[in-house]
Amino acid sequence: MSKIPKILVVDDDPDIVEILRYNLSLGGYDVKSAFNGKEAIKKAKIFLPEIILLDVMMPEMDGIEACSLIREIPSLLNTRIIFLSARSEDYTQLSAFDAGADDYISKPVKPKILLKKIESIFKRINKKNEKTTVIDLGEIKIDRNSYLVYIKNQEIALPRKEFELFYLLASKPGKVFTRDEIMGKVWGSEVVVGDRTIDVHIRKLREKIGDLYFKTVKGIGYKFNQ
Amino acid sequence: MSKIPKILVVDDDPDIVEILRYNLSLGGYDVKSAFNGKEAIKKAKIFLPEIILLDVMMPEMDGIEACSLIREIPSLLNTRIIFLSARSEDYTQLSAFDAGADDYISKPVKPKILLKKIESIFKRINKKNEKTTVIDLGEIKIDRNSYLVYIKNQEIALPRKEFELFYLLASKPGKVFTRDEIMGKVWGSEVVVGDRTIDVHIRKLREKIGDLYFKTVKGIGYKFNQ
DNA sequence: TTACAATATTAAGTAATTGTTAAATGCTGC
DNA sequence: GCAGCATTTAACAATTACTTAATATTGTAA
Repeated sequence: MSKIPKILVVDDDPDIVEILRYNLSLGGYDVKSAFNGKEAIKKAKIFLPEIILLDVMMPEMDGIEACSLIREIPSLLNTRIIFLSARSEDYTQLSAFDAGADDYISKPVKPKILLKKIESIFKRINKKNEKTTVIDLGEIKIDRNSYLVYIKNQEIALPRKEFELFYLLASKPGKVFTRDEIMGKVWGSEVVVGDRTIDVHIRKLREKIGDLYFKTVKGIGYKFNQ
Repeated sequence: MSKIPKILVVDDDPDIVEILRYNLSLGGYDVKSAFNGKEAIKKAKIFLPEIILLDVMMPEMDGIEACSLIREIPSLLNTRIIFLSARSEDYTQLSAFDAGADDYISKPVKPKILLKKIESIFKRINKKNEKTTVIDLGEIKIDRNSYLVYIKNQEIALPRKEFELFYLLASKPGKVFTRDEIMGKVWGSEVVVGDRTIDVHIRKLREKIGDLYFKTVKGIGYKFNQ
């Protein structure tokens, strides 16, 4: 869920590839590159990137054609394709969208704008997995919209980590969440924090929400009980 | 709500601009004109027209691109864009709608048809807008038409960005808007500004509107509370 | 029951985010 | 081109969140 996002950069101009690769790497992405449409398709199948940056004008197989072909590959169904074009004034855009492009950036590409666009696309991708914004357990309500928790109609504001932890546990009352699960879902797999961190957050929740709601299952993890 | 409806006409051909201007003026509209995309954007920002008639084929910046850029401008969120094209048979329509066009008229434009179309669009606008242009929260009213805010019947004028930010937050009281959301909706996805910009605007709002209305949710964003 | 590993509890340290200014920059209308 | 306002930046302060470390306590298997 929170592995390093992968991006495939495709352009016949090595300089542009290098610039893009450099900036995206700085942004923390896993970047690979290709120099023409054919190579792009080959690499994309193996690399399975979340995003492909595709130059429109390329020798041999141009971006439009490559895009159409990529769109046919089932394993790349969720891959977003962003076109790069030197000329924003031409009509490439229309055939680009016809071919299945998701977005469009005109050259020269400004690093900041590029990173912002990429970032917002990843946010959109990740957001799709979250749909429930309110957990309603009668006496207790947890509202992601307002980041507020209500206990017997009393409003309580929680800091981020506490909120996420509470939200996770309360999403399945009675289920025991292992420490690993909690770590992965609340902190993410890249973050490394000490063992006692979870305990401390549980303690805060017990303080603020109520002691008896949170049950320790020694050797395993924690669960939330109504 | 019964001011004179404003229309911006954009075409590189002065004759066409003149014909359109003449007919629309007869129809009782407040008409201004521009001769290319850049000029159009500049004038649109100031004039704040309800409708923009935009030629697809223009030198320098074409209609499609201009349309995309206009769509990023928050103050023109409710502006309808109608494309004019000499060739109804080509694929321009597709990219036009992708770029955010609302309607499409093919040249040569017949005055009667044009006026009818415009009229029907204004009817649609008036139905929708009467609800969305003014946020009324009792003590606080926010009027997008005049860019004015009323706090306990006291009138306060806000600069654009502050207004847009306030309008956004107040559109859903209690909802936390993330910094990203705010960035995207108030500044647009192509603009890159520093981290502290939002804070500074929030500060101004707290100063002018009242401290307690704006709540920080650390690590997430801001929300407006009545 | 005891031993010991897992968890609880603090307080204090560290990191991250936001607040506040003032100054710089950008824009617009004259 | 300049005056005046709007917007952004930058530097630093303040605040809050988060983590750790040290120590105490608890549950459980032998």
